[in-house]
Amino acid sequence: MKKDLLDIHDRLLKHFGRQQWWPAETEFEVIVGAILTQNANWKNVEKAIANLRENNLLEPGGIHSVNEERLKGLIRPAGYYNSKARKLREFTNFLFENYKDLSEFLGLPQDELREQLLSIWGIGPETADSIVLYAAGKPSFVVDAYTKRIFSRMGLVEEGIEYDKLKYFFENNLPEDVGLYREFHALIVELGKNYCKTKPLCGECPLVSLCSLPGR
DNA sequence: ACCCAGGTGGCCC
DNA sequence: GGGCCACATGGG
Repeated sequence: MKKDLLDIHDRLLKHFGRQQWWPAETEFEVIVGAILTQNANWKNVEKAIANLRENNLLEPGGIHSVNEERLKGLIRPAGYYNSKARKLREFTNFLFENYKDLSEFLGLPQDELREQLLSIWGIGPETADSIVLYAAGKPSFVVDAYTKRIFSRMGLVEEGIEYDKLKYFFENNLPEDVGLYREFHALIVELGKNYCKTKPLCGECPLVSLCSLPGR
């Protein structure tokens, strides 16, 4: 199985090339992006992040002190702006109530960091793992809707598998490597966007020969 | 006019 | 524990 997952990773890498995720300049920008991209198109998130950058708000203190209505207006293109404004604020509130700064927080041991993140309102397992992997640089595999769809369609895991189970399926069958986890997740998203959609485009998919989609 | 996008929390049974 | 639902914008 270890070989199977690495083989899948290698095929995707060959087909799509290096993705170099996460697309952000700072750790805090990763966190903001991870929250804003919840069930949203990344293009829209980029607009919201550009708005925050132009207003010098891409730092914890900025989000913490900016007027709420102004924040909502700036992140509006990312959708769900009412709840996402609250989520951003819940994060910075938590940060400043419990830690000196972002580096101290991200420096926590991996399991403790993940647990702390999950205790914050608005941060679920995928957002937490994205932050642990791409902001803190610790080996926590990120699972998203594409991952679930692709690997259940391939017949490697049961349909409707729980988040943590799928996460540990990857972590137990891959070498523990931050670079590998980062690239693999990004490649899975790329595959999902291009081929493994609700209506699959199997003919062109780089994984067709491995897939057990019904009718194939 | 639909359908979808790098989820999460709330509420019900 | 599982099954719905609201949340909202912009692009195909």
